Amino acid sequence: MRVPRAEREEQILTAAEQVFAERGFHATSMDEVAERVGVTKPLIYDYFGSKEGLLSACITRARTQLREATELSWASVGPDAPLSEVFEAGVRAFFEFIDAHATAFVLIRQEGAVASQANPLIESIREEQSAATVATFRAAPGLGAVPEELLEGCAEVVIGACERVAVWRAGRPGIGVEDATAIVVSSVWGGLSSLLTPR
Amino acid sequence: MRVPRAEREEQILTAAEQVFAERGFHATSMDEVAERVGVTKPLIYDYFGSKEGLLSACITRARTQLREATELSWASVGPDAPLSEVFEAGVRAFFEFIDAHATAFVLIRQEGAVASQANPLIESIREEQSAATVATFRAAPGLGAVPEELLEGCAEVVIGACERVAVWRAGRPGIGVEDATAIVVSSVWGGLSSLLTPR
DNA sequence: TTGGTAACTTACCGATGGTAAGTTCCTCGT
DNA sequence: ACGAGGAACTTACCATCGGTAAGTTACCAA
Repeated sequence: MRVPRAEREEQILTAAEQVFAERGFHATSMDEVAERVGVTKPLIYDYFGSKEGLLSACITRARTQLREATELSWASVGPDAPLSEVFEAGVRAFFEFIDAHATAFVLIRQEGAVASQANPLIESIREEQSAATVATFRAAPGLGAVPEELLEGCAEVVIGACERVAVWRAGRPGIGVEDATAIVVSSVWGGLSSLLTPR
Repeated sequence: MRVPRAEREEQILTAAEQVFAERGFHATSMDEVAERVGVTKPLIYDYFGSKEGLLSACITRARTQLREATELSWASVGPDAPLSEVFEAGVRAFFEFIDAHATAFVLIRQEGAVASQANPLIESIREEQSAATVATFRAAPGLGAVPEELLEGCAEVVIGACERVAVWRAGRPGIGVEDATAIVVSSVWGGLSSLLTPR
């Protein structure tokens, strides 16, 4: 069946996400992805250029979805809520997203394999996420003049903490979303708040 | 020239670390690694089993070196120093190690590519690092009865924060070791200390 | 000397990433 | 209505490279 490009690309990305997540990058064959979609290999190459390009596109989509989920949670908590609440809502949204999109997160963890020498696409999407977090900090009421670099560094700390706790939690079914949220928020919030609102 | 196995393995690991770091896993050919060592491919397969096995071994070595570097710094700060100092020394040692072993860190970031479905070797070495951090927390003077899970979670937060800040810093030459250390310590220490020593 | 084993090579296969050259079908301008 | 053009898609193919089988050479111990 003939299908417009945008739609076909979505189908391919969805299939590739599954195969990459369950087999890993190396063990995934382009023919298998193509077969699942009901298409042949050269079409995928026409649309995504290479195997790494396909993985890049998958990761980009996953990271974008993740960012949108957290931004949505920030919006839902209200524009002038205290920073602590906004912060907690974002962390919780992160873990909820991971629970709901396990394959996407497996993919995100593989980005080291493809971003070896500064893949610009991956790098830019990464920076988008950091920038969104920084913007949230900046929008907080009662925030003094904090240097940009410090703010960026804090955003990286939060994101890094969330990602690593998510990996750790994958092997421990006993740790729920709320537990994970509590661990990140309570370890990071104290230092963060005193940094961001110097008394 | 004929060389005993242990020595050859080290040579191969060193060469592989360089090639993996500069080309990435996919673009690295076993023949190139072999050629750099002055050996042929089947020998590498005899010693490491597969391409992924070789990467696993590289990552294992890199992570072990990293862990040893941080443990050394903990020892050098004295056995009954306050936790804050031990903590800061460990974080600083982490960033110093990354600066001195750039290729090793590029490698560590690629572990997602190979640890897709619970590579036991990688997983165990990861847990060693967490366990070492947990043990350091445990050894702190005046630490109350903190549940094990919380302690583990905190360790993951710290490690995740360090790793991500290291990646972020790679693109920003202006951020020195001390800046990075300050960012991690000040964002995490406040919350951590009040968690670990409930007043 | 010789048996055994550790270190290493030559020669090969098959899978798979990647491509060239089409073919079919829809659309749009005249 | 109809042909040009391009988008969607296929067949058939190549070349590289991960992996292996079967050997060969050097060392060492009895």
